[in-house]
Amino acid sequence: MKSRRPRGRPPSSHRADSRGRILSAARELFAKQGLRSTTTRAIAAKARVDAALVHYFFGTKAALFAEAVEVPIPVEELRQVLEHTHGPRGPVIARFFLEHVFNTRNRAISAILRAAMADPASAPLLRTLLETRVAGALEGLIPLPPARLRAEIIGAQFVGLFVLRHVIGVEPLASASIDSIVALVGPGVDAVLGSGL
Amino acid sequence: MKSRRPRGRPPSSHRADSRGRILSAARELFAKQGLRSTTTRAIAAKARVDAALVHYFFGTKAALFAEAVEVPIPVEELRQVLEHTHGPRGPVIARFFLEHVFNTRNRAISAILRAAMADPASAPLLRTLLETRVAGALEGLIPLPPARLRAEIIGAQFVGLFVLRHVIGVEPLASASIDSIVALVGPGVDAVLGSGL
DNA sequence: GCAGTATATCATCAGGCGATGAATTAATGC
DNA sequence: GCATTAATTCATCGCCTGATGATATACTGC
Repeated sequence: MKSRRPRGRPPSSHRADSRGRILSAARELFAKQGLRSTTTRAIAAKARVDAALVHYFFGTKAALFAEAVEVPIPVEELRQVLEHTHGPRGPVIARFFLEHVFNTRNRAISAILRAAMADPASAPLLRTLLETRVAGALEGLIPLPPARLRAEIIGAQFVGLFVLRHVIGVEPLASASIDSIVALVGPGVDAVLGSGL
Repeated sequence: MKSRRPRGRPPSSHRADSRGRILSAARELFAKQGLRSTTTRAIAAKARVDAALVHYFFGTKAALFAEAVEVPIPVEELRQVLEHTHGPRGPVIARFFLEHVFNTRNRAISAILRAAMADPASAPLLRTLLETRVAGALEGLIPLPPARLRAEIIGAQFVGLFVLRHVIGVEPLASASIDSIVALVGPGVDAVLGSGL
């Protein structure tokens, strides 16, 4: 059952892209189980690759993790959408974060979150992400002081929603549609924003 | 430097309470690092006890964890306080959860949260806690449907605040006073509650 | 066509892990 | 006072972990 491949470099007709497959497998496992609980051997197995190859390409497990978690946050889109928004901005902000940042498919967020929880050493990664990208993007939209605190409280709302929905799977929240969540949390966001509208 | 203690059972004049010290050390380390990253040897070292004693008292690491995390949520207090409340309930609810449930000293919450994030097997523990205790307590206070969903969104807000404040340490949120957070998040809670007041 | 480099498997190492069993000493019951 | 039980240290086991070095094969440049 072990269908071993021959020893040396395989002929290029195979087009293995082992590096990419390792990275992809690492993203998925880091997102599911966090940094500590994910072994390099498990990553290699999922990528159908020899365990030594992981270290050959990435050196250490920590370096692989660092490369696996890249969080793209399209803050420019949010700014543009909000320019054309009349009326309450809470629902628009909520929909943006639920759809584009804290969604199920965002494995990097999940991986960073899990790693930061289990391993204090990787907490700064998430802290920086939240402070500079998430709260930074929101802060500019808030006229009423304390803007930064308001931004972080709203960010906390989305982090909490992500944890309950995609990490823990609290029902019925996990199965609820984005529309229904936006409808309920939108006014809450507006209230924390504090502005008249 | 290793000041070894003699081999057998120590005279009772010492009153060591090793079992209690192990449990206390386990709570602290589980809360700081989660289940997987905390070793039984580290627990034993913190409790200044031989490593084998951990298994002597608790059998397995999992059993020790189960006994270490007991989350008391005084939901009755909340109900009583709210009976004497006139005006917006959001700030009252916010203060209650920030002070009595999701506070720094609540090591059990931290431990369960960290474990649930890093180890999918222990997620049900947190899910049950949130579904039955937190959301259950809030649901009864919400007249407007969907009550359960509103309750869980509010619960997510507090979980998120706990994560950002006490796990990741996002500033200035982590250093902010409970009063200032209550003032900002209270109206948001009211908005998600949905009632007129 | 040969030297050098890139990609791959395999064997293995040292360290840490949870857990167990034996030995030892103190307290307790009868 | 003797047998049993409780509490403790010590030595160790088997397993898994991240990581390394040796080896083998294929591509690339000159």
